[in-house]
Formats: sequence, structure tokens, C-alpha cells
Amino acid sequence: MPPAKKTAKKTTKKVIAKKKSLVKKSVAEKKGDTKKNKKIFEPIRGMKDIVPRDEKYWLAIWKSARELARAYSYNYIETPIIEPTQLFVRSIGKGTDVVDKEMYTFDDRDGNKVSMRPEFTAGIARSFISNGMMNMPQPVKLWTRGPLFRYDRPQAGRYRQFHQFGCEVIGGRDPVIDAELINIGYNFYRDLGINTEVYINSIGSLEDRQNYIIELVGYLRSKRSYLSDLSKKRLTKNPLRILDSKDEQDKEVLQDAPQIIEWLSQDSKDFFMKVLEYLDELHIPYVLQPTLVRGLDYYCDTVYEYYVEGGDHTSQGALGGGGRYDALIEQLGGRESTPASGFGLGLERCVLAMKAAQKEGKKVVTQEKPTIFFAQLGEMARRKALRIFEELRRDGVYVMSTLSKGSLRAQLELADSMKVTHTAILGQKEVQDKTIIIRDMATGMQEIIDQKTLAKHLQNILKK
RNA sequence: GUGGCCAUGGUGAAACGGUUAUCACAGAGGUUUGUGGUACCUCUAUUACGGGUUCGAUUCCCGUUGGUCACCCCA
Repeated sequence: MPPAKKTAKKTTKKVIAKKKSLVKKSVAEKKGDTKKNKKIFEPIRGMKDIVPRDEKYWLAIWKSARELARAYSYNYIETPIIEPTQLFVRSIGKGTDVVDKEMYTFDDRDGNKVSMRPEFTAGIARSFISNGMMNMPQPVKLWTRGPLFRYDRPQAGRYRQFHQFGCEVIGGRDPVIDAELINIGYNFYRDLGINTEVYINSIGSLEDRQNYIIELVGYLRSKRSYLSDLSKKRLTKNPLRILDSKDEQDKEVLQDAPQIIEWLSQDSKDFFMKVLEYLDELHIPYVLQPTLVRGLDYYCDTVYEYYVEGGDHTSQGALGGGGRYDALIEQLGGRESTPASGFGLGLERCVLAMKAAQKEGKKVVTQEKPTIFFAQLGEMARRKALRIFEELRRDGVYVMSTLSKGSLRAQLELADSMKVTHTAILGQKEVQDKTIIIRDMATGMQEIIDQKTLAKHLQNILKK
């Protein structure tokens, strides 16, 4: 097997390289050259730090998610990041790329096969069953957020650890549920300054799909010679995926292919029509996309994806997506016929879209900045400042300070760079007089006030 | 997993194969220790890592790692 050879070669090379570097290191150490030994750790491939410069986007996202969940009465749920591998295999499906080649799977110390979650739904479905949520008033509406893991090749907007905001409604099959979910996702983006459109389709029940696949394969076989190599392979493995092939020639062939909508049962058709009617009612822009199928096995009936309105749809793929999964709970050992529906929205892509919208001049987020700086001078003042800061905080007055800085000059410089409107200055003299200086940063005017009135004074400033 | 492009300080850039790798911004400290937005001074990189070619490599070649783009797939 050539691949095995390759890896063997690689490892031996690596070992040699390691040995060499070790020798060099020890020599350097003896010389006392410390700089050389500084090993800089980089994040693991595909992992990314969320750093202060992006704080404003992430905080806005969490806020928007939380407020929407509250507005539509969804309850918070957080499931473990690691679950038994079988949970994902059974729900997402063998043969899907997510399970076959993108999961972080390993043996724990007891030898159990465990995997880091590649999506939320399986874990939440499991939790629904484990916690007996079938005994709560149905349907159960849940929301969650957190990191997910897929061992994909990294690219912009695609990381091995990424984050999603997800909503699930378990224990109800009604088109209005799907419409509500789609609406929440739509509003989520809109609140963040991103205009989206919803690509939507219905893939019917499992039975509908099987009938359709027979028809589709029949059609595609007749045009087999025109298909791309990849699509030829998928003809036997996963024919539905041929539908969203990006190959131009495939697309041409697909133009005359049978459409899944025509193969839906009456029940699924009616259901889908209702969903669309509700979306019309909500004025949500949607595009019927007969080729939209989605990669996870548990989906049925309604499936949808969010895209930036008028954006380039191929580059980073969808911002988020979701669908109905009526059979999953039962399949995982839950009560018979517990239909459900949900979505997951990719937040890294959301941040990307927010930045793009901002570049176009849209106001996306406003960062909350302190408006008052609290400067202190000398050890006595510093001690007093510690206490005053606490008192102010209890009164709900948030001020910014850096107690670790000594010189007033440095503190005022910082206050200036933070663009605060006022600075409170506490020095030796003020501590003794029980007063404090309030400096207006724009005019340079200073006012000496009694420490007792400080909270009120600052509150008045903040009100302006 | 496949293919293309790329890799210089915290950030953005510069340096025909040739002496101490240049500039701007950001950061830290300071210009006699109680007053900012300006000015000045000092500090902050053995050019991603490891090899090779060469008298000499940031510059050329190979490998590794990482980024990025297009696939696969997905968020």
C-alpha cells in the first residue's frame, strides 16, 4: 500500500529532524543562548483564537441569539462536547462525509470510542431522551450554542473548531414550527445587520425519497456518459448528492432531471405548501431550490439554508441551515413518533458576513466603551481607589482604571486613547481632603468635588 | 483527502545573491517623579521551521508546518 509507505517515510524523516534539532538545542543551551530555545506554540491546524479585536462581533452574536431565544420562548440546553461515536454514526449516518472522514474520534482511557460533536442535533436528541423531556409539555423548544468539531481542510470561514447557534423544536410536526424556526434564523442575521435569503426545499419522507432516488438514478443512468467522474461514483453511493454538483456539465444534465417535489406524498406536499405560506406571511425572502438536499441522513421534509442576499453563493457555502428530522428521536430509542425540527447557524461565517456588511458601510455593531476614566496617584490614593471603585460598581457606575500604572501622565494618555469624556483624578491631597477632581477631557476644565457625591456626579455625566 | 498560490517584528509593507534587514503604525519605558491629545529619546525580528546550492541566502532549490483559493464537503 503506497500510503502506508509514505507515512512511514515521513515519520522516520521527522524523527531524524527531531534528533538533529535536539542536538542543536542542547548545544545552544550550553552556550547560554536562551533566545534560540524559545519554542513558539501555534494553535493546532484549523483552530482559531477569538481575540479582543473581534469581541464586538461575538458579544453581539451571543446577545442576539439570547434575546431571540427568549422572545420565542426557547429554553437553554448545553450538551457535552464528547459523545459516544455511535450516537453520531447512527443519527448523521454512515456514508456521510461528516461521519466517515470529518469526525474527531478516539478511544478514551477505558477503550470506549468517543467523538467530539460535529453538530448539535444528535446530542440534543440524545439529551431529550436521557432526560425524559417527552414528559414535558410538547413540543419542547430548545436553543444552544457552542463549539463543534470537524476534521476538514481549513479555509476561510471553515475551521476544525467552529461555533454555532442552534434551535431545536422536538415533539411536534406542524408547518408553523418550521416557519418559526426559519424566521428566528432570519431575524438573527437581520439583527446583526446581515440581509439573507432562504434557500428552501422539501425532500419528503424516507419512502418518498427512496422512490425518487430510483427515478433519479434511472434518469441519470441514461445520461451517464455526460456526467463527471465524481457524479458517476455517487450514482451508486449517494445519488442525491449529484443534485448539487458544481460541475457545469452535470448541471446541464440535471436541468431535465425529475424533481423531488413531484415525488412527494400528498401529506409532505401539503406540509411544504403550508411552510411556504407562513413564510410569505412573515415576509421572509425565500428561493425554491429543488436541488437542495443537505448532507445529513436524518433530514426529512423541510430543508433550508441561509445565504447572504445577492452574495457569492459558492465561496463559503451557506451561513447556516436546518431542517426537519421526524424519525431521529425514535431511531435513537426515544418514544415512537417524536417529530422534530431545527437549525444550526455557523457563527464564524456570521462574523465574516458582519465584517463584509460593515465594509459596505452598514452599521453592524457598536462597541460599548467606558466613558469615564479613574486615575490615581500615589500609594495612598491607590488604596483608596480600590475601595472607591468597588463602591462605584455597586452603584452601577462603571469606570475604567489601570491601578497598576503609576504616573498620572501615563494614565491620562490612556484615558485619552480610550476617548473617555471625563477623568476622575485621586491624589494624595484629595485623599486627605476627601475630595476628588473631575476633569473634562474635551475642555480641560477641572472641578473638585466631595467624594461622597462622586457616584451621583458620575451618574449625571453618564446620562448625558 | 486532491490541486494552485503564498509565508519578513503585534499589524501593514520595503530590501538587483553582498557589509550592523529598512519604514510606518501599534506596544513598553522615559524626557527630574500631580495632568492627556503634539514633540523627542530608548527598547521590541538570528526574515515560519529544517535541510541544500553558494565564498556569501530574506532573495535560488527541496522538505516540513501553517495560511489561502478551488475541489470534496459543509457551517
